Amino acid sequence: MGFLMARRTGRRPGNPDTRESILASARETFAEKGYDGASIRAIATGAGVDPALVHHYFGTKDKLFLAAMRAPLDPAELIDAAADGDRAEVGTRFVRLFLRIWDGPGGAAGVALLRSAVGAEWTTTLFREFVVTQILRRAVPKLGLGDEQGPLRITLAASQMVGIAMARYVIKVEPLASAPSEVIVAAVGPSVQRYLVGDLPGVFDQSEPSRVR
Amino acid sequence: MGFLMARRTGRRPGNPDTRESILASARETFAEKGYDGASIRAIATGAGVDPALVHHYFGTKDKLFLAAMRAPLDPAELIDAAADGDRAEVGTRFVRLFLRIWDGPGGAAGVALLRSAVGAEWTTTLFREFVVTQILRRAVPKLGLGDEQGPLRITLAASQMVGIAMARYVIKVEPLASAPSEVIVAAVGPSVQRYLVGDLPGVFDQSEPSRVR
DNA sequence: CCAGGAATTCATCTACCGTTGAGTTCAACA
DNA sequence: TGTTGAACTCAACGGTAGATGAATTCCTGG
Repeated sequence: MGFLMARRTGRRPGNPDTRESILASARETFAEKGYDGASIRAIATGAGVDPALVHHYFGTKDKLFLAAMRAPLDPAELIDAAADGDRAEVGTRFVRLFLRIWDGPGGAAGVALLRSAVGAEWTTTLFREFVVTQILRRAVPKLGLGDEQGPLRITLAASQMVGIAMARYVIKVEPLASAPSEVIVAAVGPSVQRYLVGDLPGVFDQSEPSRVR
Repeated sequence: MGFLMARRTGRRPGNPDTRESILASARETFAEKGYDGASIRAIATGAGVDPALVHHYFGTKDKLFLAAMRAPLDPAELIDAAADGDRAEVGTRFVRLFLRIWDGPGGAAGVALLRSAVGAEWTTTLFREFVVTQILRRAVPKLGLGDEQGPLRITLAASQMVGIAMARYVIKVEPLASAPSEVIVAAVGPSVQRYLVGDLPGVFDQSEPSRVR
């Protein structure tokens, strides 16, 4: 029991890729099968390792799911990128960036999160917390919206994006699933624009912060 | 072996409510836990019967799920009711009827379907078929849309409604979850209106069927 | 060279799942 | 009243899930 406890001995991790390949297999399998349908055994097989190794690295299936969802879901840059620039095109810009991410390799993680978020109850509350803390609290001040109108505006826009994600990437209903992304940008952009900074007559009595149109 | 085979003998069903209480418990449990998370044992307990009785009535879990989803999901009347009337307000009218159904007791079945639709794969394809056959093929002629624009317009509107259902009834994110329905109608109605019969510049080069605006 | 500890695997435990089939109760007919 | 057949229960089977802990390999620091 040397008291130089700060120094660790023993084998340094020879294959740090193994942990990452487990995470990759987990993301893929969660996206395909959902949380319940994705078994640890299948994830381990997909990564070419023993199921017990998954537990060795991540403990429980819940923690594995959280670890798999952590990295690829940082909407901060998306919000920042969409918020910077002309306020009159923030909706279109946001939809374009959103589709670029989901059409890319990161989309699998999004599908996994969406699939699993509605499966069990604890993942649903997790997803709700994620939306509130990571999106609402970040986007409201970033877009200069008041605390009165802001949350409803953001959630309205978010509901439209969730709907697009569901229809295009999860349910895969045609012609939405294989439409060019710019078609969707042109169609949905104005709606998001109106939700975020446009007039919502009948929702708010005309107040100050938006005479964009 | 009398050849008057049309006549049945024996005990007439004494408790036809049992079957319905199983269906009710199934809808509730499916809505809470999703398809995988809802066990037949839990459904039976919720209905106060033996698990084997569920199989006696419905055969397999799949058939029970289909039976539980069948009745409350007939969008025909919703589509008909929304399509009849002034074309300039079809979007608002549709959103209003949609929310009326989901805010009512039938909403639990909708949540169950949505939760389960993304869980397993066969339920996803089932949901896709449901959307295509029950909504697309019905709504496109009913709204007088062409085969070129119609499907995309309908799926765009459907994506917005799915997003609202997810945000308001599944994820339950505030302030959308507890907002008065008329607020959502006022906010979302114009978007659906534009998707269905409005101009979509950049999506279709202006053709004939919509100078509603 | 040697000892320690991380990386990895094997066999196994416990629990719950959907499903089955035999058995029991009991109202309605002949 | 005796028979029928539906409503309903009990006990169990086979399968698979997540999780555990001991055993094995093998790099690495001393």
